[in-house]
Amino acid sequence: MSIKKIPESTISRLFVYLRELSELSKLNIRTISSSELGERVNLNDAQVRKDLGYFGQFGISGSGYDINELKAALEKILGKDKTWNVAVIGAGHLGSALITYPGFQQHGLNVVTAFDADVKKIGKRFGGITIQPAGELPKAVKEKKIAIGIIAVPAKDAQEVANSLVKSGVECILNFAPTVLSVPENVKVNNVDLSRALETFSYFLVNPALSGRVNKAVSGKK
Amino acid sequence: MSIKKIPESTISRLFVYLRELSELSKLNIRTISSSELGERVNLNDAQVRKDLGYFGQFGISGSGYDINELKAALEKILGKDKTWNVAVIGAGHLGSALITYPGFQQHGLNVVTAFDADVKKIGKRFGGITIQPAGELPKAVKEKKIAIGIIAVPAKDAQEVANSLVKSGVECILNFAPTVLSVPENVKVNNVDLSRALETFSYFLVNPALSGRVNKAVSGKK
DNA sequence: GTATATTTGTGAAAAATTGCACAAAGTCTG
DNA sequence: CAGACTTTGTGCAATTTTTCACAAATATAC
Ligand SMILES: NC(=O)c1ccc[n+]([C@@H]2O[C@H](COP(=O)([O-])OP(=O)(O)OC[C@H]3O[C@@H](n4cnc5c(N)ncnc54)[C@H](O)[C@@H]3O)[C@@H](O)[C@H]2O)c1
Ligand SMILES: NC(=O)c1ccc[n+]([C@@H]2O[C@H](COP(=O)([O-])OP(=O)(O)OC[C@H]3O[C@@H](n4cnc5c(N)ncnc54)[C@H](O)[C@@H]3O)[C@@H](O)[C@H]2O)c1
Repeated sequence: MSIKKIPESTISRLFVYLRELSELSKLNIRTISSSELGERVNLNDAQVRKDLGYFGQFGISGSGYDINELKAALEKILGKDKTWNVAVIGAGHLGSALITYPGFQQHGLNVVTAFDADVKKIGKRFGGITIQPAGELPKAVKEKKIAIGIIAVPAKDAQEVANSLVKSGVECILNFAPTVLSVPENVKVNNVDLSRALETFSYFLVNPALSGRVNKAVSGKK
Repeated sequence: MSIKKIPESTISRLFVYLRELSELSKLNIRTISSSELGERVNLNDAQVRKDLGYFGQFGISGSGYDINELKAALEKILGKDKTWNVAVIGAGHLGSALITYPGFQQHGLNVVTAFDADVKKIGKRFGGITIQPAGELPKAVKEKKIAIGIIAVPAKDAQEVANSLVKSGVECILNFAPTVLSVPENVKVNNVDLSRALETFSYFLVNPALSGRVNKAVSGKK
């Protein structure tokens, strides 16, 4: 392992490899080559090897990677041997889906509290989690050792929530609100911009670079 | 406008600029410079100018960009003057949040149908949309001119749903299932990988490159 | 055991993206 | 209206990311 800078996109792909390796492991397959793995996740074989190469040597020339070994190595690298506590702020449509999603727990991410500003929501329960008043956040972050905050409030309230999280000491924020948050540089923000992910299609539909007949725009709007 | 290839990241940023311009327009601000706009969205000023430069010249030396003019130009470029019909497949926790989200409509993306394989879900209504049986999808895509499909089913069922969408002629798929989909190359898939977005934090928490006190891992798991 | 096949790990090349820096264009001040 | 600022648009440089390509290592066939 060197001091070279590791691209964030590499980290992101390691999770994809890991997921694939878990599937393969369940199927009792023992080894896989970088090209087979790459094919399964739509990536170049060299990309797979280079990504792994940032962290060491895991393969065997001529036969590839031992799936269980590589899986274990990636779990270690990615911190899967630890668990982290997560808070959801905003228990609306999206927030409540996130609170009850069992998949996060399987990955060592435990949603342990949720907050809302609306008195009608406070006290409600979603899958074992009771919604608390937003004002309780700073105290809860400390008491429950929250490492990650998920912002699922309307855009206009998102910065305020981010400030509160930062002030309480949370350094990882997953933001679902369609707005750009300002945070100190020690804080890591991941934006999940659903509208943008969907809107992007409208550009591709209007500029059909390649491809054939697509359903046409329904109207000229406005 | 040249024949130069436009980075997909540019398209993505244009939506961010547009969102910011809409806010500014509401505040009755008239003009903005690339550096001010860049600052608001955490980007370099040259980046802003270069992104816009792919599509033409919109600014005035010495004073910047007319907000309403640039907004209108971006809306045109991004296809915001059109509307598109969207189908949601999988009306579970996430799917139902997406079906009822009013923000998509504001961007010209109308969720007009939703499907589920579970008989208990069929016939249920979410904000004006009645859940239909999954088998109806091909017919509905044609009849309702669906241009975009949103996959919100469990990972194991996602490929099958993708196949069905593709076969019915849908060329844009937003995929929420944590799996890599195989589709023909004329089909555009955007993956929203929430688990990955959240899991990424665990790597950063384990490898605190910079920064100070973070809440520690809660346990050593497993 | 030798020859042939695979497949890794990694420099080096290629491609893509971002940032610099500056001429040209436009604004503002007095 | 002259001179001082401001800000755009863009070639070019720097950086980052991806891909190629090949020596070295291991496996397989006979
Ligand atoms: N639901 C979707 O499918 C969807 C899609 C794209 C983007 N989003 C974005 O995700 C965010 C949440 O969406 P949603 O549909 O769940 O909205 P929602 O209106 O259903 O829920 C938002 C919740 O946040 C709470 N809230 C408001 N201010 C708060 C504060 N300061 N502290 C704590 N709680 C507060 C509200 O009381 C409400 O319960 C929004 O920013 C939205 O734009 C949602
Ligand atoms: N809910 C979350 O917060 C969350 C977070 C991360 C990822 N995801 C992913 O998003 C997807 C949906 O999650 P969810 O929580 O809404 O799941 P869910 O179980 O609540 O809903 C899934 C729905 O899909 C339906 N379905 C199954 N097979 C189908 C088919 N072939 N055709 C049509 N419908 C079908 C099921 O009947 C169910 O109603 C999953 O892949 C999940 O891993 C969800």
